Amino acid sequence: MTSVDAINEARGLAVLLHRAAALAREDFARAAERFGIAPPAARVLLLLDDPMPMRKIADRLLVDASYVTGVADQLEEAGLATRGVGEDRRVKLLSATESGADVRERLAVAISADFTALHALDDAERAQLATLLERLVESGAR
Amino acid sequence: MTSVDAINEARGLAVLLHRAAALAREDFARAAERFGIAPPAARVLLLLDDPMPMRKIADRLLVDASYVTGVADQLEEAGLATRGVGEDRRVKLLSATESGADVRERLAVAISADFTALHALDDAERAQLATLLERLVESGAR
DNA sequence: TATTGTTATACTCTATAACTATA
DNA sequence: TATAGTTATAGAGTATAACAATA
Repeated sequence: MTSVDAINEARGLAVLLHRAAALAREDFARAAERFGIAPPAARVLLLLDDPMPMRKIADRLLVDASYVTGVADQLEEAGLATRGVGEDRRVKLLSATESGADVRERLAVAISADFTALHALDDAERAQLATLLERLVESGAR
Repeated sequence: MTSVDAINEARGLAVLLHRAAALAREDFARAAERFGIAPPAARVLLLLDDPMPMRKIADRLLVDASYVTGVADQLEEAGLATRGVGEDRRVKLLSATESGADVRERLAVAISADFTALHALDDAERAQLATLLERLVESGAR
């Protein structure tokens, strides 16, 4: 492979990765919109199988803690989550309300139904894709 | 596969896709920064092997035309590109300057050198990944 | 009338810095 | 002193709407 080929392959893979991720984002946003919530709020809500400290939410989503504050506000305003206090009184636990838990479950179903990758590839291919992406992500995290 | 499994697989693939794309974006941004240009400007510059109408740039990058105006301004201010007029006098052709062409080539090399995916996977795996992503993207574009 | 490009504006996502309360 | 969360603010990336020039 000449260096020009390597450059073109890198460019091609980067573009494909970007497009595939954009499609997944669009699928996600469309599903979230059907429940009247913004994508970031949907991402947080999907984490709330159990009450979770704000700090942990930030770590899980790889975002800054200050950002989670605003998203949690939205979820509270929408009546989908509430903040409680932990034994360590600095910690706030965000939990899904009854209605939030309901939306969370229906949202999860809607997303997997809409998710293009699940329809375009068969079982073996999806597994292969997952394996390759894992390698990429792990190597990127060093 | 139960529906719960399907949901979890979709979630897992979406997360992986997002993480892999984020890594590629970071690689790209880091390389662009070394040349003192913002990622969107770098994306446009990489297109300018030949003079290209603003309209076509927008179509290629899947962004709005109004957005390209601002990016082209940045490239002009940096002395990396210039606007010319086509035979159709509505059309403006953006072309790389001499210095722009130089940066474009070195940027392409830097990106492929930095691109994590090229190091984490071997030839066959990269080809496989490209194939799978193409299927995804095509099916998403309907 | 349709198309190219531009301007002004606004929105979404996200981070940084400074701060409060608690440990 | 260190950690959890919040506030205020700012910046990047991108779109929408209205518009001028040209076709």
